Amino acid sequence: MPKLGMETIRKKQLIEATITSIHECGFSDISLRMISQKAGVSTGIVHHYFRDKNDLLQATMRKMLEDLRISVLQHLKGTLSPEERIEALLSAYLDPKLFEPETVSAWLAFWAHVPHSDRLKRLQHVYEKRQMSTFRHAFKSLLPHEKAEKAARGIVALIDGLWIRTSLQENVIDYEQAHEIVQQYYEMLLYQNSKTKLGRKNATC
Amino acid sequence: MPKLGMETIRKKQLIEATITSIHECGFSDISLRMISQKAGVSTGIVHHYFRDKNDLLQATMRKMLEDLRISVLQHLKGTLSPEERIEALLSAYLDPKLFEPETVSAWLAFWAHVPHSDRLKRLQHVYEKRQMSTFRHAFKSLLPHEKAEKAARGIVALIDGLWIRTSLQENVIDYEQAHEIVQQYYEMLLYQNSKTKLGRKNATC
Amino acid sequence: MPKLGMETIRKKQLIEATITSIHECGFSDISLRMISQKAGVSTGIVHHYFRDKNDLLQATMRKMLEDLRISVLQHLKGTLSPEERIEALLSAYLDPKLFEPETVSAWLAFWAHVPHSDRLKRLQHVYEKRQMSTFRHAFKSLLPHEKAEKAARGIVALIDGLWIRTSLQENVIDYEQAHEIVQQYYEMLLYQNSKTKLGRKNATC
Amino acid sequence: MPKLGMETIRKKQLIEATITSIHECGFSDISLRMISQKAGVSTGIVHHYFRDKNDLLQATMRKMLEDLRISVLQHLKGTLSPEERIEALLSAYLDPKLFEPETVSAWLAFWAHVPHSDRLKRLQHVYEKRQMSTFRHAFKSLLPHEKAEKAARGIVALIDGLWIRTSLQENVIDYEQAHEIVQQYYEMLLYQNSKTKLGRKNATC
DNA sequence: CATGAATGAGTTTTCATTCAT
DNA sequence: TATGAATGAAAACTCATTCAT
Repeated sequence: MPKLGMETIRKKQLIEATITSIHECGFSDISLRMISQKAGVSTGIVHHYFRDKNDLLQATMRKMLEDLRISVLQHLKGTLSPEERIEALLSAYLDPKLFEPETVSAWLAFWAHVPHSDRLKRLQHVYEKRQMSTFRHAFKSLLPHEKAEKAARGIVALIDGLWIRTSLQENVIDYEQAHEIVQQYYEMLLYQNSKTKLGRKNATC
Repeated sequence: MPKLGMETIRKKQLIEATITSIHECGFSDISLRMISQKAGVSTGIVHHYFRDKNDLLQATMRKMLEDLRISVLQHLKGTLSPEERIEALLSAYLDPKLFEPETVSAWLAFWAHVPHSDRLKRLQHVYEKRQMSTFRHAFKSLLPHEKAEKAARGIVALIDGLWIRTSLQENVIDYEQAHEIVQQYYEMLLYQNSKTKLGRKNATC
Repeated sequence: MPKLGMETIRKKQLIEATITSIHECGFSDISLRMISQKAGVSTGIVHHYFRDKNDLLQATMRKMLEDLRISVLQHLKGTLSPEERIEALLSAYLDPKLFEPETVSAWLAFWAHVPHSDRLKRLQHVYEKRQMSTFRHAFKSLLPHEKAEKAARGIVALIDGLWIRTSLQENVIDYEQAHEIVQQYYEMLLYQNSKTKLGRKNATC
Repeated sequence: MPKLGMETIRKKQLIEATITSIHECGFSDISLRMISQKAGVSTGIVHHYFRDKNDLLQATMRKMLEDLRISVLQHLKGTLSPEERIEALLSAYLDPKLFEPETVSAWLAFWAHVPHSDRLKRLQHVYEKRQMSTFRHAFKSLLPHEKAEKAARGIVALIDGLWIRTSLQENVIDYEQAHEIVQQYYEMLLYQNSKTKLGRKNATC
C-alpha cells in the first residue's frame, strides 16, 4: 500500500507554492515547473493531484477565500450586538495577516483573473455575496435600509482599496493607518445617522 | 491638424488592441499574435514600433495613465476654491468612461502586474504620488494636516475599491451609487471636522 | 473446473480491457492508466503480470489469434471431404462474432501495428501461414495446384477486405451479405474449374 | 515581403514526411519532432501551417485519398463502355505505385484510425461512397441490379484485402498475382451472369 | 498481491523574436 | 514600412515505469 493521506499534504504544499510563486513572479509568469520546484516535488506530480494548471489556480483561490471565511467566522464568534459584529468584521478584514504583501499580491492577481474564468467568477461571486450580506445585515440594525446597503458597499470597497495600495506601494503601507481610516468611516456612518435621526425627532416636535 | 505619421497611427492601434485584448483574455493570456490580429496588422510590425512585448505593455499603461491625467486636468480647469477642486477631482475619477468594464479590466490587470515590473512600478508610483498630492493639497485647506492625509488616502482607496467591484461583478455596478458613496464620504469628512471644531468651541465657553 | 489463480484472472481482465480500449480509443491513444481503470485494477498491477506495455499488447494479439485458431478448429471438427472443410473454414472466418466492431477494430489496429513490431510480425506470420495452408490444402483437392494457391490467396484477401469495411462503415455491414459474397466467390472458383475441365473434355472429344 | 508560396511547399513537405514517418514507425509512434526533422524544418513550423497534429494527419489522409481519386480519374479518361471502365478502375486500384509498402502502410494506419476520428470517418465515407458508386454504376450495365451491388462490394473488398496482405507479408507480395486474382474474380462475375442468363433463356423455352 | 504516489523523459503546443523579402 | 516565414526555447501535459508500503 502506498503512503496514505499524501493527497491532502501535497495539495496544500502545491497551493502554498502557488501563492508564493504568484507573489514572486506575478500571475502571468508562473510556470508549473517553478511551482513544483518550490514545493520540492516533480512536475508530474501536479497533474497527479490537479486536473491541469487552471485547476490548481482555482484550488488556490478557493483556499484563500476559505481561509478568509474561516478567519471571519472566528472573529464573529461570540458577538451579539450589531456593533460588536461590525467591529469583529472590521478586525477580520483588517487583520495584519491579510495585509502581508504576499497575500495581497495573490488576491490582486486573482481579482485581475476573475473576469476571464467562469469558475473563478462563480467562486468570487459566492464569497462576495456572503461578505456583503454579513455587512448589510449588521448595518440594517443600525441604519435605515437604503443607508445600510450603501454603507456596506462603501466599507467593503474601502477595505479593498486599502488592500490594493498595500500591493502597489513600495514602502509597505501602515496597516494601522488603514485600520484608522476604516474605523473613522464606520463611525462617521453611524454618527451621521444619529444626527439625522435627532434632527428628525426635533422636526417632529 | 498635422497629418499623423505612420508611427503615431500604428502605436495607437497597437495600444488600443492591447487594452481590448487584456479585457478579453486577461493579462496572462494575451499574445502578440492576438494583439496584432486585433490591430489588423502583421505580427512582425510590433517590433518595428516597440522594442519588445514589455515595451508595448508599458506604453499601454503609460497611455492609460496619461489619459487619466489629462482627464483630471480638464476637470480641474477653472477651479479656484478647494471645495471646487475636490468636487472636480471626484468627477474626474468617477467619470463613467473610467467605469467601463474594458478600462477597469485593463487597470486591474496592470495593478496586478505592477509589483513584478520595475518600469510599471515607477510609472504607477509617479501617478499615485501626483494623485495623492492633488487630493492632499486640496484637503489641507479644509482639514487639519493629519486629517487631510488620512482623508486623501481614504478617498483614493474608496475610489479604487469601487472600481474593482465593477470588474468583479457580473451585473455592472451602479456607477451612480458609487458616486453617491464617495460623495457621502467626502461630505462626512468635512462635516465631522466642522462639528469637532464647533464642539471644541462650545467646550471652551 | 480448477480454481483459477489470480494470474489467470488478472491477465484475462487486462487483455479484455485492452481490446475494449483499442476499440474505443484506437491503438495510438490507449494508456495503461485507461486499461487498468477499465479492468478495475490499479496502474501498478499491469507490471505484475506483464513485463511492460508491449508485452501486454503482444499477449492481447496472441489471445485474439488463439481464439480465432480455436474457433476454426471447432468448425473443422468432424469434417472429412475438402468441400466440407472449406465450408467449415468459411463459417469460421465469417462467424458473426468475428464481425463485431469491437473485434474488427482490434484486428485492424494490430494489422496496422504489425509492420513495426518484430514480435507481432512473427505472430501474424505464423497465423497467416497456418490459415493459408489450411485453405490451400483444401483447395488442392478441388483445383489444380496453381489455381489452388490463387484461390486461397483470393479468398483470404476477400475475407479480410470484408472485415475492414465493417470497421470503416458507419452503418454496420450486412454480414449476411459478406457471407454471400464469399460463398459466391467460392462457388465460382469451383464452377469455373469444372467448366474448364468440362470444356477441355469436350475439346478432346 | 516574405517568400511567397511557401505554404504549398511546406504543407507538401510535411505531409510527405508524415507518410514516410508512419511507414517507418507506425501511426502510434510518430512525433511531430520526427516529422519535422524528416521534413528538414523546425518543430514550430508544423503549427504554422497546421492547427495541430490531428490537422496534419487529416491533411495527410486527404492527400492520399485525393491522389487516389485523381489517379482513378486519369485511368477512366476516355473510357466509354462499361467493360472499359471496369478494366480502367482495376488498373487504377491495382497500380503498382499503390502497392508500394510505404503507401500501403500509411493506408492501413489510417484505416485503423478512422473509427476514432469523426473527420477521418467523414473523409473516408465520402471517398468510399464515390468508389462504390463508380463500380456499381459500371456493373449495372453488365449485371442485374442486385448482382451489381454485390459485385461492387466484392471487388473493392478483394482489392483492400490484397492491399493488406502487402503490408503484412515479409516478402513483398507479387502484385502481378494480385492483379490476376482480381481479374479472374471480375471475369467470373461476368461469366457467371451470362451463364445464368443463358440458363434462364433455356428455362423459358 | 495490490496500491497509487512519484518520477522524469518525452510529447504537443505556444510564443516572442528574428529576418529575408 | 510591412509581411509572414521560420526558429528555438519554454510551456503544459502525458505516460510508462518504479517503488515504498
